[in-house]
Amino acid sequence: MKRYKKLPRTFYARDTAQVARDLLGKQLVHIVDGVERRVRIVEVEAYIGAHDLASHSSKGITPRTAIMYGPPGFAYVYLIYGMHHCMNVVTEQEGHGAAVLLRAVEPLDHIDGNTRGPGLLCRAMAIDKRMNGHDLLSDDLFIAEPDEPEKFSIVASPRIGVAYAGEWAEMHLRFYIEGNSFISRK
DNA sequence: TAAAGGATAATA
DNA sequence: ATTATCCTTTAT
Repeated sequence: MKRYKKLPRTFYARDTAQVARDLLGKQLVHIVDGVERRVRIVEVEAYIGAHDLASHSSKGITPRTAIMYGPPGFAYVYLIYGMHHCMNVVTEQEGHGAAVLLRAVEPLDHIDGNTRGPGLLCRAMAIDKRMNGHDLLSDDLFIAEPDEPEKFSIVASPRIGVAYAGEWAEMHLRFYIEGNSFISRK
């Protein structure tokens, strides 16, 4: 198996928007049955915390959102619209209720199908709600530094699918790699 | 552009 | 127990 430079817990325990930006270009790895699925993160969204109306955590702590209120560096996976999974990464200190949603990735290894969209990337990565609460410092699902540092520009825009969130829908908390052809929308 | 689909959380 | 809602995708 390849040697990875996993991101430390301290990486996630920072300002959510900052973590979101820093996640771009990183590699998400999911190893299942010896198959090493690997992708490059190209598009993310930040969900700042309980005061962010677009975030699930704005409803307070529920059985579902409890993961978001837990310690950073864990996966928050949920089912949306009854048929698709979305994966988030918990950020900030325990109790804050913030996370970064992975919206699109670029296939690197052992990936079939489309990865441009939260539901599609989870399908391609074989991630479902059984991965909810999974530690991203584990050996089968984690995020690592790329082999070589890359240079790219980051674009910020409003988040997708959160029109119900009032003024929070307008905030530029979606980030993606400029010019990358694997982002979910323009 | 609208339907699908299932879990979740609020209401009762 | 019932209902409204949802960080989307796919097919018409």
